[in-house]
Amino acid sequence: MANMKDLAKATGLSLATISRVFNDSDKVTAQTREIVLSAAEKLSYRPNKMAAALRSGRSNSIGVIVPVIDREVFSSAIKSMEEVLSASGYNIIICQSHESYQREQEIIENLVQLKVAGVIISISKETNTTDHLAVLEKENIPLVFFDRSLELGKLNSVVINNYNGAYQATQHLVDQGCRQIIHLAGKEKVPIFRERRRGFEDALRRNKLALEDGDVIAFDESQANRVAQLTARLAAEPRPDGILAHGDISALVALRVLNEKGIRVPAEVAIVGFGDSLFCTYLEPGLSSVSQRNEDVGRLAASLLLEELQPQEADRVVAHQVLPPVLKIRKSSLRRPQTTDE
Amino acid sequence: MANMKDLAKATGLSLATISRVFNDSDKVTAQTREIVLSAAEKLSYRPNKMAAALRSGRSNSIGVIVPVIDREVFSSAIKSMEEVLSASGYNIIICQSHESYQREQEIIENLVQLKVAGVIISISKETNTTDHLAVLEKENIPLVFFDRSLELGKLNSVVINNYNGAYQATQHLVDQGCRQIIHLAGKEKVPIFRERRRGFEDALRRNKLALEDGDVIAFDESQANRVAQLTARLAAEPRPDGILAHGDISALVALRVLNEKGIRVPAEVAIVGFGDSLFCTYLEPGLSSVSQRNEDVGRLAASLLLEELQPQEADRVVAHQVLPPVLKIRKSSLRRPQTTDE
DNA sequence: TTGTAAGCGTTATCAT
DNA sequence: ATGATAACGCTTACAA
Repeated sequence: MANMKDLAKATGLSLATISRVFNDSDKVTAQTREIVLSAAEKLSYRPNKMAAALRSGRSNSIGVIVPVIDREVFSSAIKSMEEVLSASGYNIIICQSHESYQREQEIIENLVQLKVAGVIISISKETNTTDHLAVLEKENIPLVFFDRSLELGKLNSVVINNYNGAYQATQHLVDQGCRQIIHLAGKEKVPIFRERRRGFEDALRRNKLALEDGDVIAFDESQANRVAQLTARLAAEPRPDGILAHGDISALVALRVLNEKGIRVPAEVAIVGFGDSLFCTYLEPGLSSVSQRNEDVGRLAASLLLEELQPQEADRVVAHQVLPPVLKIRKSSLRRPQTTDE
Repeated sequence: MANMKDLAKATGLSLATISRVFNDSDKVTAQTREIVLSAAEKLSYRPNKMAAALRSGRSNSIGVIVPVIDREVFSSAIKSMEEVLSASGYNIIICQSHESYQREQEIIENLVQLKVAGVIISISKETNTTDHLAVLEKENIPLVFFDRSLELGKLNSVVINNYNGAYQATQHLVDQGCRQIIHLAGKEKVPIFRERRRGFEDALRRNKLALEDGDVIAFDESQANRVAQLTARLAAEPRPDGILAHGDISALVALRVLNEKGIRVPAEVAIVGFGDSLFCTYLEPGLSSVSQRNEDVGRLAASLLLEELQPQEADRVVAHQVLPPVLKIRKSSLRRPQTTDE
């Protein structure tokens, strides 16, 4: 395949001029430009970006690390990242950590060797240190966290306010007349699930509502156990009239249980999920849910990285973006006329 | 950052030897190996894969092109591709065509310039020619289609048998006692949706069941229109007792309509979706669905590409894999005791 | 505006 | 088993 040398030979011009045509195209006569371009056409020349990257020291690849790609929160965020980054000439390399710290470490090592221009990461559930990320700083590769982050000041990140999301949803249930609200919690180990639980509990407290043992149903790896716990709590007094689930699937499971028991939604029990999954709107009743704004988060994370990639004129301030989630109200939690809605 | 030259200087060995340690490690003494490795450790040396790729002419990147990443069919397939390919030392570059032929063309041009080792693609709905793919062949970059393919013999591809999937599902409905089955069709323009419709119609024919006008509800961009059509058909004689949807979301919409009309599922109307989305299992009743085996497809496509990447000993035969889908039977279509299940 | 030439960090071909 | 050296295709001072 033709290269710049071939073009130089074919046009009688020098290598440098050829290069300039494809880069600083202003420093070249319109005429010679034409000559070079037509020769390029004829020889079906294509620039070799690998060579360019090696020589110039900057590649146009950006590494994106997620636990796994086939979850809506990640694939939606990646979708908008790809849109933003490809518009700026970058391409993204996708890697899955499978929730393993060690794998995450290997991936980062690999991305460094590939000389990526930057990295965007949602850390694994196992990850609670930045040791494996140090190499990025040493190599001057900018880094942005999204979705899940670490509680450290000097990191760029884009996350949603999980506390606030759960708080909003709980307040909404209270506003709808619920007085006995229970929470289907997520894994205690995962910070964002702890935040959601805190938001739930604080909202109850602020509304002077009681929170008894058993009102927070702890996460249990066994689905059967969770269903049993929920079933038991639904039968106990005081009867729950509202449910905040830590995720939409969790809410779906609850809906199934309610359906089986013949408990009407939202009349007897109102329910709100978390994540605003695609299917929420297609259910009957439609499932109210807290939107994590996945696409917004992805777009913002990508934009933040693009800024870091700019030749730094001044010393940049670390951005710690915390987006407020948006509660999407649907039938599953709607008992009274409501003005707010999507 | 340290490079091989630095290691050479530090150890007193030659560049060539250093390189050998990291590649043909057998042609080197265990002793010198040790020396080099410890020096590498001390200087925190990391091979520059870009340079290696440039020199050797082969990169370890593989381009994956999908219409959009945030749909389960694509994200699940990509998930397993990433697993297979990263295990063989490849990394994947994700690109979204947004269902545009032109964008697809630009992406391919870009991937060629990046010197990817291979490409895996699910073509856009607009794409009905391989013109834009010709360059890959010219550059000797192997290509594998998945999910959606073109009807050409000389292409590697992994797809599921959509005809068979719809046929199976329809037969299942018949076996469950349904005699008036209707089909919620997908866009006429999309080949896989036409196939599903064909499978549906053939199954009815083979079972000597009538197919009247209005039994296939055509796809309509407007959701409201589709709901109206379905509602009308549900009210008309002869009353439908079975529904095959072209997709799970479509089935979910139908479930909602049935629910609103107070029509019991599966007692009065049995229903089967297509895609086996994550949420199918959490619904009440659980939604029966034809699994597209996304992960299998992804895994196979990746394996096929890996084979193409092998130094071709003999002339390879083009593989045109067509996987039979798997019907996942759940409550939504179960009226009789059944032996088969997951 | 154009040309000359060095060099990015490897791999690969010769020798030794 | 190890070393010297050219080459991959491009960018970029510097010179003209």
